Amino acid sequence: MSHHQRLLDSLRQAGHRLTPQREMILAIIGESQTHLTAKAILQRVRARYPHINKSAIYRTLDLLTRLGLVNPTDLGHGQIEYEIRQRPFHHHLICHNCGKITRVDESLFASLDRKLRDEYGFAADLCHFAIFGLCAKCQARTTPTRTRRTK
Amino acid sequence: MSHHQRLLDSLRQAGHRLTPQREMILAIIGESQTHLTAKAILQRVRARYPHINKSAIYRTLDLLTRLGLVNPTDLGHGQIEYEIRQRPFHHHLICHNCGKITRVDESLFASLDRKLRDEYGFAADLCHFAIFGLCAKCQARTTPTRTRRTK
DNA sequence: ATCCTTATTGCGACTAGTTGCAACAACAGA
DNA sequence: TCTGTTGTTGCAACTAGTCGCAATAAGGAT
Ligand SMILES: [Mn+2]
Ligand SMILES: [Mn+2]
Ligand SMILES: [Zn+2]
Ligand SMILES: [Zn+2]
Repeated sequence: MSHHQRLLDSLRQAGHRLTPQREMILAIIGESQTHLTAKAILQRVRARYPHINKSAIYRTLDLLTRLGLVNPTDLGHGQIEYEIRQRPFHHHLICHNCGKITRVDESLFASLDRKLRDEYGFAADLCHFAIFGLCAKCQARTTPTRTRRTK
Repeated sequence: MSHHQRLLDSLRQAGHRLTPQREMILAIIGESQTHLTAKAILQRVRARYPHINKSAIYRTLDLLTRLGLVNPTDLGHGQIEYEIRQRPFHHHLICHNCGKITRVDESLFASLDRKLRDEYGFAADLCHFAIFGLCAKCQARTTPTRTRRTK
C-alpha cells in the first residue's frame, strides 16, 4: 500500500471526509522529503486546483496534526513548517549563530522519555523537536580565547 | 542589587540604550511571577505610558531574548508567552487533552545536554521547553481497557 | 440513482507579529 | 551644558494564521 494511500485511509477511518482539497494536500506533504510551509503547500496545490483557499490548507494541516499524521514545527524561519510523521522519529539541532540544522535520531530522547513516565506519569510526544543552541564551530568562534571582548 | 536593576544593567552593558519604554517593559516582566503575552505586557505598560506602540513591545522582547534575559515560549495558548530567564531553569509538561501544565526541573535534561555535547559538540539552550503529551489521568481515560472503542 | 444530514469549503474580517521609514531622543564627547 | 551621532520609536502597511458564516458537497441511507 502506498504512502499516500495510508494517509487517505487514516483520514477516512477517523471519520473524516475525503475531499479533493485534502487529497491534494496529503499528496504534496506525503511526497515531500523536506519541511514545507503552509505557503509552499498552498502554491503547489493551486498549481493544479487554483480555487483552493488558504483556510483549507491551515484547517487540513491542523486536522492532520491532531490525527498524528504530520508534525508542525517552528525551525526559526518565521513560519511554521510541516513534515509527515514517520518512524523512526528525528529531531533538529539549530545553531542560533549560523543557522546550521543537524538532523538527530529519536534515540537521544529515550532517557528523557523514561524519566517523564517514571517521575510524572507523563506520556510525552517526543517526535519532532527543534533544539536551538550553538554548533561546535560557532562555539569556537564566539568564545575564542576568553581574553578579549568581541568589540 | 534588585532584580530589575540587574536587567537594566545587562542592557546597558551590551551597548543598548535605556529608554523609558524599555525600562517599563523590563519592570513588568521582572516583577511578573507568571508567563505574560505581548498583549498583556502592552496593556500594563499603556496603563502608565499610553503612548507606547506594540512594535516597541515586540522589538524589546526580541532584544531581551537575544540577550538571554527572557524566554519566549509557545505553550499552546495561541500567542507566544514571555518569562524572565532565571536559574534554576524549568520546563513545562502540557497535556494535549486537558491542558494541565506541570512545572518540572531542569535536571531532567541533564543527560540530553551531555549527549548533545558529546555526540554532536552542540551546546543546546535547554532553558525553557514546552513538552506536549498526555498526563497520567488522560492516559487512563483515553485508553480505558483497550477492548472497546470510545464511540 | 436520489435524498438528506452535516462536515467542509471559500470568503472576508479579524488577531498576532514583522518591517521600512522618517522623526525622535539617548548618551558620548567636547 | 550643548551638540552630533545613531540607536530607538511610532506609525502604517505588511505577512502569518484564525474564525464565523452561508454555500457546498461527501457519503450513508434508501
Ligand atoms: Mn524534520
Ligand atoms: Mn515557565
Ligand atoms: Zn553555528
Ligand atoms: Zn490531561
